[in-house]
Amino acid sequence: MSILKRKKEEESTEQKIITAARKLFTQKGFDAVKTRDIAEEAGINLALLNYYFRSKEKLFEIIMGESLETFFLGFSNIVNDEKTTYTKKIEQIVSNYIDMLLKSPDTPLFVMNQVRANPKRIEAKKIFMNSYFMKQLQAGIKTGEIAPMNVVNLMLNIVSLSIFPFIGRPIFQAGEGSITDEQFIELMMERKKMIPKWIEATLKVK
Amino acid sequence: MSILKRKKEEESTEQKIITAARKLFTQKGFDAVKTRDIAEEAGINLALLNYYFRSKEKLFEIIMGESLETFFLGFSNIVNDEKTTYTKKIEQIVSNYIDMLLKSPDTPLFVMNQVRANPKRIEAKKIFMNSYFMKQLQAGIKTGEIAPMNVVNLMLNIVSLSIFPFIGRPIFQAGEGSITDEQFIELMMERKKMIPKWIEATLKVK
DNA sequence: GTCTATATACGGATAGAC
DNA sequence: GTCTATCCGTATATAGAC
Repeated sequence: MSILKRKKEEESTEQKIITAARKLFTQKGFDAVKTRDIAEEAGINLALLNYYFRSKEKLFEIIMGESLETFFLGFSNIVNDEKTTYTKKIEQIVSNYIDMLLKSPDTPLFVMNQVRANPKRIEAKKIFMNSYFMKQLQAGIKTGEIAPMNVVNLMLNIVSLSIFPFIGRPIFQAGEGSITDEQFIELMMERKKMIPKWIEATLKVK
Repeated sequence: MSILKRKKEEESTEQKIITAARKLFTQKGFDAVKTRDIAEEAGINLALLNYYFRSKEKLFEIIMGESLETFFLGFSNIVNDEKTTYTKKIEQIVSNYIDMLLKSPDTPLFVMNQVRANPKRIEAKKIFMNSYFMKQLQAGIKTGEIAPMNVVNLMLNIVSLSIFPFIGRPIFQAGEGSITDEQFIELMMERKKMIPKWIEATLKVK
């Protein structure tokens, strides 16, 4: 049996624990998850969890770090690219978030909860306010191409339209006669196309 | 001393516990809150909590019920009023949510977490799909006054723009050079005026 | 109704055999 | 590296005095 084959079939114990922890922590948050649950989900023994990662907290920090990265890294790269127009950047931000969230739908609620519980240095606003994107928008307002508006509100609009549906998803999908997972994905694909157009329209509103 | 005066000065013990529980549960969620914290916050003894509300869970259910009501009740009333135009309804939904959230900013995150952890019969989608508002929108699409679009996406846009800023607030306000509470409120007041206009603009997008 | 003291269970972490 | 058994602090809940 080749080494590659083994790697695919037999995830390392360490990796199995990480995978289980990611699933449970992002779904339920730190306090609601028991280390015993993680061990069971990973198919290993509780003692092994402490053998690999000294404590529940250490393990949590690893998962949190991953999530913050997925949540902010792509954004930061897009928004500082000096070669793209602001219109293109809007498309990229929306597309980036929707693609990411279709893969990791629990990330935003997880991150929001954690940031509120433990307000660390996130500096999302700083990243945005100092970005090249920001300069392009202000230039657009100066030339009159964009109606005068608070750029923070513009940014809020872009992320709200992209992210909120994933946060509210449990509500739309609760109860009978709700949309299926396939319908939800379809809806999000339509949003990926439409949000940039909707945002464009708001740029003309006085 | 009049009865009214007494009521104002001396909140009943039961009420003190509810108030403390509301504050802590909405801020941190069920698992992160200890009954001892609630007792301390309420300025009473731990045993009293169990004397009035048999258990932590019973107490939580009361708070959760309150929150669900504030979150959905106003919405349901607005959306089924047969005397207002759809334009007016959009204004009212936005205004209603922003006013409510300025008073209870922790509600959405609390409700979203809870619904995901324990998907009960919320039927938000049903309320919307069967509403008079819905009929008005479809009529508008038929006459061409509104560009053809998925009405679920329209609804998502209205609530996303109104609610998300409150969910993401910890992120914008984390770190240095962030906006103050006053600036945040000002921003939301501007959104209250502008969101209906922005939504109007999206209704013309093909 | 309100308190102090306590029963009981649970969850995180470790000891020690294999 | 992986397991079983167990320790120990903490959290919910109750008993019983006042």
